[in-house]
Amino acid sequence: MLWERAREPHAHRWSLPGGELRVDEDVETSIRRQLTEKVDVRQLSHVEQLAVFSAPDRVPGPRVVATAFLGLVPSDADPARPADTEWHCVDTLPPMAFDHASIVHRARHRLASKLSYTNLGFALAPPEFTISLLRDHYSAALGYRVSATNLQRVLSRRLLLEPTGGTAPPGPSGGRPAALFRFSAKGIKVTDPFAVLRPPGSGRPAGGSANP
Amino acid sequence: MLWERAREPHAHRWSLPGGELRVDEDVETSIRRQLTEKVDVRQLSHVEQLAVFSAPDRVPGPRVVATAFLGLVPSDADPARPADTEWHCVDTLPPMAFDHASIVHRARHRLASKLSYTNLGFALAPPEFTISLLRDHYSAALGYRVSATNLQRVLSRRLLLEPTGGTAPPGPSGGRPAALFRFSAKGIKVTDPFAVLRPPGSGRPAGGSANP
DNA sequence: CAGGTTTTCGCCTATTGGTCGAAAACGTCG
DNA sequence: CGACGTTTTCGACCAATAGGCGAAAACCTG
Repeated sequence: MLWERAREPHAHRWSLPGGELRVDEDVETSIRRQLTEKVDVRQLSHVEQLAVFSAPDRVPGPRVVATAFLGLVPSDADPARPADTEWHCVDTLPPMAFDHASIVHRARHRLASKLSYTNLGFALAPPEFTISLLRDHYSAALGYRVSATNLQRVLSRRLLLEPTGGTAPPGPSGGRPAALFRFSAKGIKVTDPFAVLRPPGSGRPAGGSANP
Repeated sequence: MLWERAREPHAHRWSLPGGELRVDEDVETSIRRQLTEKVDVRQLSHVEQLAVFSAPDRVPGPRVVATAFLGLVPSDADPARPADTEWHCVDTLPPMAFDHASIVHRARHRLASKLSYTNLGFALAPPEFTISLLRDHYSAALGYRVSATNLQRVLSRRLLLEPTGGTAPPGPSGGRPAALFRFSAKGIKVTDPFAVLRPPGSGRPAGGSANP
């Protein structure tokens, strides 16, 4: 979600929503306040620090240090946004102010990296969703097609994806109605990558017996 | 590596090396300068932003925002450190100043998370090393025993670990001399987690034919 | 009800990671 | 100098995961 600047510098270019940190708030409180006040985004399903951008010449005039965040909202959320804000596709960004384009690309990279190793995918979907919707989200974020078959298997093994029982109405051109799912509460919340080199004993019970 | 504070507040407690950001440098330049000037650490094998710590009461007096970094040095590096600095084990920290203990724990968590999914392990070892040394590093960072057999297989498949041909002298109690390895240049530098949901075509050529 | 569309499920294969045991290559001690 | 303990290395086996079809299921339109 971008915000069209009215004033110089970089008037009419698009920027990320943000603002100054107050002395009595930490950075996360601040970014939530900025989003609420300026672009009316309230139901953030995920918020994490992205990086600090601090090049001395990143903005004209006195140096400004920015702490960038990656924030996700469910895809069905449609906040009542002010006139000068708009949703944009990450692949087709308009002319951006300052170093904001590189911030966006960094955020996209981070999202893609984490998507398949964490259950960050949760944050992109509404409470109930179809596998196809989820596949579309993953495809968009990762930049390549993802097979629905695989996605369902991987997720149901890892995070305990559970069916709600209901079905979504089929599209205008027909097709089998898709089953609705929700993320199981039993699926542990994981925002850091799993370990592949597991602790001993966490593997299979083993077997292995060469014939003598 | 910790630094014993001489002055109040929190005199005689241990703190992370650091200092103030100058107006003409970015945060990474700054942290490298601080480490060089204050504790003489120069050969950082890996540096990455960890997080911003910004709670209004994290230090007494006016609020100070800190950008914390995770920095790694090879295990054979032994910088000529000043008298008031010392290496400490992450599991047995002395009384720490401010919120520095939580910063250390966050860093350790980050390191452990990334270790098995990236080739960050590179940064912990000297240019030539044995599998046992690597296993010890992994065990220390992860907090549980890691099998040398597994580690070698996983790494040689993923990152192309290559033998140098030489061997290290055995320990005081004998034992087979360990082969020396280096990290192959062909192993891509990876600091972000790999994708598990791979793009189509990157899997097996497929096969699969049910008999009719 | 035939044809098109989308979803879902089952089967197969390749690769990965864990465990174990044996062999190799040292040192030391009697 | 050979038996023994030690450490490393290698090979075999098993379990689980991930990818790739293809067929069946369930819906729409005409």
